[in-house]
Amino acid sequence: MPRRLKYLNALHAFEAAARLGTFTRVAQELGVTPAAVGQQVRILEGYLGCKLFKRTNQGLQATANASLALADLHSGFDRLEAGFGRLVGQAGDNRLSVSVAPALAWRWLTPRIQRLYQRCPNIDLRMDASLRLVDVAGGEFDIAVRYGEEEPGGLVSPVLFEEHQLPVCAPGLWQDGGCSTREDRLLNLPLIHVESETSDTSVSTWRDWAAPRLYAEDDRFDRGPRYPSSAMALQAALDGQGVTINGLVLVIDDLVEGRLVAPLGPGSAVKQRFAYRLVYAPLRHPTAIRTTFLQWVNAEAVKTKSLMADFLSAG
Amino acid sequence: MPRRLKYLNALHAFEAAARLGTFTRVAQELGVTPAAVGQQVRILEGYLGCKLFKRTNQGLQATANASLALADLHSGFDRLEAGFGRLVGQAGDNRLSVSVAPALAWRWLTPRIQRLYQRCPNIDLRMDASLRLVDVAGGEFDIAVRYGEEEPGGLVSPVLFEEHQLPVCAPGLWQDGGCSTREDRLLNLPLIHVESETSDTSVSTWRDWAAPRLYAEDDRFDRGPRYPSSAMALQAALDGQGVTINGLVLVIDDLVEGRLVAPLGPGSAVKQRFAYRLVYAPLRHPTAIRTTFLQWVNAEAVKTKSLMADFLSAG
DNA sequence: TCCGTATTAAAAGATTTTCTTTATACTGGG
DNA sequence: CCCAGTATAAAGAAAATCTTTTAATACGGA
Repeated sequence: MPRRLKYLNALHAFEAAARLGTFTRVAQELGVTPAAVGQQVRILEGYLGCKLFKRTNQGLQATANASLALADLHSGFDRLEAGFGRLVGQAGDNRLSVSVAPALAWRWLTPRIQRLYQRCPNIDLRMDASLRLVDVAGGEFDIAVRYGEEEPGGLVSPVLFEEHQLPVCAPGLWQDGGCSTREDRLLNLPLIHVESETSDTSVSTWRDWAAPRLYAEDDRFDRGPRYPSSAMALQAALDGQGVTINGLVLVIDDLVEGRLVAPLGPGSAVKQRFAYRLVYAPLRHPTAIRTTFLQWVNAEAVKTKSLMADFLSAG
Repeated sequence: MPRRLKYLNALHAFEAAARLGTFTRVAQELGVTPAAVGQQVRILEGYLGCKLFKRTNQGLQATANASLALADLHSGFDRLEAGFGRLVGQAGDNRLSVSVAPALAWRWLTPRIQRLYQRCPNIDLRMDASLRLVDVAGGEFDIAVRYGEEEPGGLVSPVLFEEHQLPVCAPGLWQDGGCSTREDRLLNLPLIHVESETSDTSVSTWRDWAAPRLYAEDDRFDRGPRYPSSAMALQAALDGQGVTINGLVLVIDDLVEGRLVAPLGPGSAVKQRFAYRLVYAPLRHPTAIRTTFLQWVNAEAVKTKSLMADFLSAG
């Protein structure tokens, strides 16, 4: 019995639309525009000669006829996904080289990487966490996560996170200081500075942070310990040695879980011109492992962005 | 859990290739060229980074990795086919108008139409079995089955059957006639003639048939009953009234099942310039019911063509 | 009530994918 | 040994798909 299955993509769009309720959500899931989804569904409707959805401006309602087919379609695509996953999971070449800014690797990627291994157990990840600017365009690395501006030269570099810098310290350090202002109390704590040997303009100094503020000229900004990297400064802050200016991405988990506090609140976060970007070459035929990694890292980023947005808006 | 399923068509090609064993057979099933199938599979292999088949020049053997995914893929596509069939089966507008040459409708289509209804129970088939040349291009009918030449004017008209004309009669009429030649015995039987009022050049006369033969001038070719259509002539032959020249398509089932015999054997079949053709407009977006009908009629034709080829080659 | 936001619809054009065409190479069987 | 059947490759052609833009409609809140 020959099988002749046309309109596979239209069928997929239809199935997703029935599941998600609006073309817009389907479009997000499929990574296309809502118009494209609508077209696919309408093609299918034209082929069948009948409507599949009752359209409201609030969403979609599958017609009775359509509903009868949905169970099969749902489970069919589920099976397909399982089979596809199995195929991907046992693929031969699962090597992927990724270069990540050290601080992000340590504070953000490492705590999450386990979920990637769960999702893709046989991934052969070659991670490089150094400041070295690896050559992605030349193929030295498949993917880089860099803190900077848009990448030139045939690479794409979508923003993974916007970054904000703000003062943070261990909760034990920030006791109720009576009637003095919060700014004054801050300046009386040890301020942890980052002084990298290479003049790294992407790291904020205390004075950078204070520049737009009235008390920027206070001498006390120069006091406190020096560390050669923001990662070490952050570790020092976690150990209660003082207050550090650090990236919100790097500290958001600590803030949420109470290992750090932001003495001056969310209002003290200064949005940076630079951002964390994924950098990679746009291939016509990306490999499965690359796609899996990019999807995973984006999915994780969505969660973190949500946490950061909550922090910035509420406190 | 968002589902993101790419390469659906490549996956389908892979599944079919594992099922059928060669790209060539997949290509037949999918209605494309073998090269296209190979490309799809290679795209998938490139994405996964590993081979899916061990290629031999005798066919394909799925690799161990690939085999693990096949069960899910098979059942997944089966489900999809079921769901799709359910969708088609309950589609709203299942009207299809088909115009068929009367003789073919009576002798070939009618005995088979039941299988179409089994396959597509709610088809709303409007069949017209008349000699009238309906207007397919203008949309009066969706599909026509005509005996003739290629259709001009924006329509496609693929050949459904080549046609051969040959003398046939009831088996009881053709007794062993001793030592006289078969041609002589034939001419001593009643010859059934077709004389349509409209001068229909597509119907062979006895003299047309005999033209390339030595005995074409025999006076006995004019003897025998006259009928206004080949369908009636055929009915008369079935009733044992005499020998008729008729189309092989129209009598092949009777020959196979012994209701008719071909006195002069398969060598007496004369290939006709005209052929039975499906005539329809090539639409970008054909409807499900139209596609179903065309697939069904082609599938039935394949069987009949096989019978006719057997008859013509062997006897 | 009116406006802002969410939805679907439709058409045109661009892009990307897919398919065909054509030619080549390999392998087993007659 | 050659033939029939298979896969491969690269190019261009064809077709499907997606985006963009514009419009229309309905809902909820101010």
